[in-house]
Amino acid sequence: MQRPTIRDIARAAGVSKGAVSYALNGRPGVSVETRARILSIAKEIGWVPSSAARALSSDRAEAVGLIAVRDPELVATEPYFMRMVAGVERALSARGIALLLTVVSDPVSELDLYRRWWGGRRVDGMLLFDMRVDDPRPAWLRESGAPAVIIGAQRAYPGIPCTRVKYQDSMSNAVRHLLDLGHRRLARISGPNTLEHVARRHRYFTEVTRELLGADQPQRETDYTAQAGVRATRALLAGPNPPTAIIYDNDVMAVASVATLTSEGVRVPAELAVLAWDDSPLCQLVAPAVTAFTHDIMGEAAQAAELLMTLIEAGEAEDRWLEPPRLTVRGSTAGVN
Amino acid sequence: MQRPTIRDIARAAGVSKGAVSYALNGRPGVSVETRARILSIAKEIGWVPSSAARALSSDRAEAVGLIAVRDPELVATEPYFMRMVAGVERALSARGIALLLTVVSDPVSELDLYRRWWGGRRVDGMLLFDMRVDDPRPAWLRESGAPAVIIGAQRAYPGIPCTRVKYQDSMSNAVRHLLDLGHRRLARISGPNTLEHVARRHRYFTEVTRELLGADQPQRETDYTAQAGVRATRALLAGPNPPTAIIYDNDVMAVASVATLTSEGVRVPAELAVLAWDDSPLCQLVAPAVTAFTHDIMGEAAQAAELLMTLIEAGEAEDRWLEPPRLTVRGSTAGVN
DNA sequence: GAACAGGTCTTAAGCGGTTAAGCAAACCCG
DNA sequence: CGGGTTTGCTTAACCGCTTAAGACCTGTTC
Repeated sequence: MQRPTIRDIARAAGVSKGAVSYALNGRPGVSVETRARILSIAKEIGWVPSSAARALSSDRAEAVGLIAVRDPELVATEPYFMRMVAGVERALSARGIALLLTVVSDPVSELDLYRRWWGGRRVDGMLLFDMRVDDPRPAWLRESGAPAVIIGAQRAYPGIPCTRVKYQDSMSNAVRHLLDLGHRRLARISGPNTLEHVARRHRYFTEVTRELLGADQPQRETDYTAQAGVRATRALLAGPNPPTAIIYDNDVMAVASVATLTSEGVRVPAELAVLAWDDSPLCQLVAPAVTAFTHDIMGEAAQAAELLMTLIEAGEAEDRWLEPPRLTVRGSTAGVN
Repeated sequence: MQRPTIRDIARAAGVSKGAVSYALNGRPGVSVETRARILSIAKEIGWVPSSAARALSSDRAEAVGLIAVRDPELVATEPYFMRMVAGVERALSARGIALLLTVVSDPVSELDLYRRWWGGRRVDGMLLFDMRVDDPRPAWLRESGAPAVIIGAQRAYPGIPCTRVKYQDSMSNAVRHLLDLGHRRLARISGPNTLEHVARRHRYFTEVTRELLGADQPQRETDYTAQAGVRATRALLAGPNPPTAIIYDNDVMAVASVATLTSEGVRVPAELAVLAWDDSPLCQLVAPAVTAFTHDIMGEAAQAAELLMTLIEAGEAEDRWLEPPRLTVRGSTAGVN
């Protein structure tokens, strides 16, 4: 039989559709024997609930959405995104919730997609990440009433639960680590400052270096790609007062720079120390391996997904604080003797 | 108004639900003026079709499924998968089709998930990749009647359209390239031989090297991870008659090996030439950059997605042949003089 | 023995669309 | 001008499931 329905089960068991529904959903209203009979018939004929019908009658899509606004090529290279997805998956699949995932190139189609997904009842809620400065999404979410959770938020968003991280101490640790190694001219190569977390790190870097070094250290903005990272590195090294240590905003730029520079004869870390914000296996792919901020991306994403499910079910959820990233020291910032 | 329905539109326009449906779907049966009025009202109140209701009444989910059976950590590092997803996305989003994506760890839950997605009418069809030797999926697909397309198939699967690639010539080119450079002791480090394409490459490598070198060259099987690749490399180099050139089955293992070996003083390509099967930005992250087989993964995945949509709409589709991967020569196999 | 309570099942409406069938008015034509 | 066709709409059933309300039976209670 092709795609059996509860109607088929009802007929086979000699009961009504309603009774079948009660039995299959573990609700009271049917006797133990009838329930057992219905369940065994359902299993036998390979019945699977129609998600469309369920969604329609119970107004639950049993799915959540995740949209990435990034260049597909970057998404492919940067391990961060896929690990996040894997973490989300882990939490969702445990409860049989599906994930709608899309990579779009611009924020306009992003919001449009959220609108279609939510309006079309395709999802019960959304996971957001990479919050931007003046992000239009929180306002839309509040207006539409769509449940959403922000992954790794830098600040509170009223009405939108978040998993929150604070980068202040991490940045301070990174700078101190480099100062301890004797570096006095630092620099930072960042992602787009339109991203909230990038903007925050910019501020923290400024504050910490001012406090500890008494002078502003250069920061260069990029689009997070390997090429841009290498270009920015070259520019910094070619300028006056070249830095002896650079903090990169992601693993891709740091690794690419190490690979390029070492092949050109620049000695890392002797001539240039390198530190990356996101840790991943990439960091250990080059020699010397790159010192990086490690955090459990999968675990954090899974937490956010759980928060979202709580929000959807209970109607409310509390912000959850995450451990700040910890510095994993490797060869790229080894002691210079 | 929260999530308006066609009923709201009908009321506002003073017509029946049916008329609204005809108007919104561009079907005949309503006058030009009425249609315009309905459309403008729909736009004004921000109506979005309920995918659940559509799915239920028209038996179309407007979504397709893609399942990866891989260790999440590997999925995160290997660019291949994300590029494939991005390509699929590109084709699907152009037609407003959603993608259900999941990463599972074992083949059993994979098949189970296909069953739930298809039985639950969550998807209109599925995209398969990484076909295994004795894969249970084709049989299930034929039995269930679920439309599916295989991405990058090595052989024909009766009843299941594929995008097909032939690796024979590519393998031959790779080996000839290495022979031209003077190498006489080759080796191959592969992914799991349970994968159909890995098994094929194994055979081709055997055939080609037998023909051109007159002797079997060693092949080591791994799980595709960086660590396993490095381990296999070490084992080969430590053995008797160590190879002077190694063909790796993916970019991750090749890049990791180059990085590790060069940091240990092994000169690439002078002492060991390295060639990777999948090309990606990773290959250019290390020095020397890794020679690799380039193919347009995104484009091919997009083609497969289009094939699937044709299959779903027309009920049939023809296999499509892909360009075989082309060798992009880089530093890791530069001329040894 | 009538009133009541519980347990078990049926009935039927409803979720938001699609679509076949029906129908009234306007149009066409010899 | 009466018949048939076309146009433009309505009606109502249906997709597969959920669920409130009701029906029926058995057993308990006073």
